[in-house]
Formats: sequence, C-alpha cells, structure tokens
Amino acid sequence: MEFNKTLTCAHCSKESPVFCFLNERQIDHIERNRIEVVFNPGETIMKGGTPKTHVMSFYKGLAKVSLEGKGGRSYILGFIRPQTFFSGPGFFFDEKHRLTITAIEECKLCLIEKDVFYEMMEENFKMAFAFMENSNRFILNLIHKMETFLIKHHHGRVADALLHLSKDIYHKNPFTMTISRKDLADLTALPKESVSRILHEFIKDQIITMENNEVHILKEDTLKHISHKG
Amino acid sequence: MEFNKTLTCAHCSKESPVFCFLNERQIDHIERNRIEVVFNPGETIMKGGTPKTHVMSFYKGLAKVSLEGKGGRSYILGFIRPQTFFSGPGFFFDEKHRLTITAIEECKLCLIEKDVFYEMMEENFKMAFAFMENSNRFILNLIHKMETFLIKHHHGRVADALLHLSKDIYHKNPFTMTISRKDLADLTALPKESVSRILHEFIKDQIITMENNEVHILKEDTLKHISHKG
DNA sequence: AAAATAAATTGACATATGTCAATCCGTTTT
DNA sequence: AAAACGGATTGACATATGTCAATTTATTTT
Repeated sequence: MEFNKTLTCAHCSKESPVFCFLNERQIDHIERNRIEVVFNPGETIMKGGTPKTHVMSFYKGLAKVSLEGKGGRSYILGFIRPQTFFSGPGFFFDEKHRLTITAIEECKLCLIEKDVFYEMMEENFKMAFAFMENSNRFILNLIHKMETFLIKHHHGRVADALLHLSKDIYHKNPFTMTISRKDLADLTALPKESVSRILHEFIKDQIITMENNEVHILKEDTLKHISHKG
Repeated sequence: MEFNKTLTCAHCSKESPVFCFLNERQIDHIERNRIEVVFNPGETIMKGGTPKTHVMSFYKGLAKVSLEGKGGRSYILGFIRPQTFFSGPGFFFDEKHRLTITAIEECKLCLIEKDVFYEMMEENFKMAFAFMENSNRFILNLIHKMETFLIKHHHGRVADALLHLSKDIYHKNPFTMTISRKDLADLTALPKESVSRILHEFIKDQIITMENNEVHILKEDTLKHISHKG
C-alpha cells in the first residue's frame, strides 16, 4: 500500500461511469476528499464484514470481488477493471461490506468518504441516476453469474469462465492468466483439482492451448457449446 | 386474470416501500395510470425476455421470481409478498425482463407504466432513494441466495429453504406449503427426487413433521446447523 | 545456483448425486 | 363411485465429482 497523489479528479472523472456527471465544484470537492491508494497483488482492498466507510473509484489494475461462503470457501462473483465505480451492494441498506475485494494485479484507486459521496448524489440528480445504472449493471452481472453456477456439468462452468476471461476481462484471445488456479476454482465454484483436470481435457481435445498461463482459445464455438449445453 | 378496481392508491401507497413517499398530486397521478390485475395460481405475471413496460406494486398473494436457465430448468431466486415494489433488475439498463414472475397463490397487484414511474422518480427525490434502497434489498437477497446455492451438501440447501419459507415467507412455524415439490426443487436447484428423499430423511430423523404439506419444524437449531455446516 | 516454499498436477478411491422407471397417492373428472 | 390424471415418492443403478495423498512443476528466497 502506497499513498501519493499522482492522479487528478479533473482528469479521471471524465472516464468514470458515475463521476462523469459531476460539475466543477463537485469535482473540486472530491479532489479534496479522496485518498489515492496502490494495492499490490494479493492485498485486500475491502474486506467483507467490515464497516462501509468509503466508495471506490477504480483507476488501474485488476481485482476480484468475492463472497466468503461457509467453511472458509470463497466465491468470485466478478472482477473489477478500470474505470469502475464501486460502492458495494446494499449502499443504501446498511453499513457493512458484504463482499471482499482483493487485488490480483497492482491496483490504483481512490477512496471517497461515503458521506461526501452521499451529499453529492443528493445535489446532483444526473449522478444519482448514473449510480443507479451502475448498480443495475452489477445486479445483472450477479444474475448472469448465478446462471453459470447452475450449469450442471462442470466442464460447462470452466468453458464459460475461459470465455468470460478472454472476452470481458483480458480483452484478447491468446491471453495471460494473471489469476491463479485457485481463483479459477473460486470463480467456477469447483475444487481446484477439478479445474486442473478439465483444463487438461480441453488441451487434450485441442479446444485450447496453454503454456505458462498463456491461454489460447482455439475453438471458441466448441467452448460456447459446452457452456450452453450445461 | 381479472380487471376491476377495488383498491385505491391513497390507501395502498401508505404501505408501499416506495410509493409511501409520493405527494397527493403524484398519488392521484398513479391512481389514474394504474392497472389492477388478479392472477390465479400458476399464471405468469411477468415473463423473462419480454419487454419491460410496467413496474409492479404487489398488493396480495404469493408469487415466485425465477430465472430460466439452460435446458428448460428454472431457478427460484425469491418470492414476492405484499407489500412489495418490483421493477425487475436492470431498470435503468435495458428494456427486457430478465426474470419470470409466476403466481403461486392468488395475486392482486397494480401495474404502472414505466415512464409514469420514471417521471415521478425524477421529481421526487425521496422516492428515488426509496427505490434505490428497494433495489439494494433485492441485491442483498440475491447475494444470500448465491451463498445458499454454494452450500456443498444438498441437505444444507433443503434445510435452508425450509427455514427461509417458515421465517420469511409464511411467517409461522407449522406452516402450509403452498409451493409444490417442483418449486422446492427449483428453489434449491436440486432435482425433485432429491428433495423428496431429503425431506423424508428430515422426517425420519424427527427434525420436521409433514402431513398434507403441513410442515412443522421441530428442531430449528438442527436445521440451522445442517444449513451452516454446508 | 541451490534450497526452500508454494502452486499445480496427477492418481486412486469412496460416495454423493442425478437419472430413469415404477409405484403410490391425492385430486379432479365424468 | 370409477376412472383418469398429475404430482409425489421410492427403488435401482451408473457416474460424475470431491477428497486425500503423492508427485511434479514453478516461484521465491538465501
């Protein structure tokens, strides 16, 4: 964790899905009320169960959003990529984080006090709506996530995860998996051994290649088919 | 489905988590722009995939909210009980219902045009906030639901479902299950045969009794334990 | 570079779980 | 009341899947 202001709200806010609606006065207000932080891989950005004191504007890196389930298991509900605004689900509901956010690649982000954000939302309707739309996006992701959890055959879940990583997270096809096998296991709600095996089968069947976490999806359609048939 | 106005917004809005913030003029506005409908058990109130044209104020009955998954399976994400406001997830995002709502017991509800609702939200900030809080509640439910899906042992899922039904849905302990075994299966994401078997074991172990869908939870703590250990 | 540590893979095994089919029960229909 | 229907239960069975332990590979440390 490092502290050092290298960003400016004037610049970042343009890219933010929520803060892009702020007026100059408000931009200045968060500029004076933000904390800029860098997290290294593995570090916990927000811990489920702790008090919710800040909202987050994610500027750089890759982080995972996970739900800590019973018996020490944890389940990855999604990833955070720049630019993202994140308040945690249940912003209007209670004062606790439900989810844990952990840095996977080095992350740079700003924290803004909850009350400061709340104030601004009250006086800026456009932003309030953007906030709602942003929350909506999160729910829809959750619902999709839920669908994938309900895929019966585990091959389907891994197939889905690979497609998701390539398309939505790394945005390329031969991509370098910066997430661990354990993460891939938590993402699919499978034991890591199963993930290994299934990955191996995909390689054997020439659906993907993988060398040193460099994954290349050869037969996207086959993966899609595997994921769809369940 | 029957049409016949027997309710008044002036009365109902007092109980609504969202409409309770409306002023007289606005109450009058929805009074003139609402459709009152009665659905019989089994009827589809909203169908996933169809255009999202109205929001719903749920006045009476019991309905299930489900996600239609791959291969004709469907999964119950939750139930709707009066008084509930329901817009469907992703209200600000797109024009499609993601979830299907089906009446279990006879349901009476009002439909209000999306645009009418939108207008009112724009001019009434308090209501907008109530709407957000309401959405938040839905997300938190989803997250909890997700946790239960991830319970490893299936006994745990059934235990959790029984507790949920008794505590949150029927609000009593010896309760009459108005939902079918198939629904219970969809609620736990299990095949209905498994549900039957597990229920039978619970009865055998004297954790519950069940006669003609009259369920009595005898050992709540045991159920909780089964659900928690996963 | 060698040693130590952690991560990932593989193998073997028991069993929890899904599927199919047959039976049972309750409800409705004529 | 008998027949017909749908829902729920039970039984039998194959197998997909999780677990544990051992091995290999990769990564970090000294």
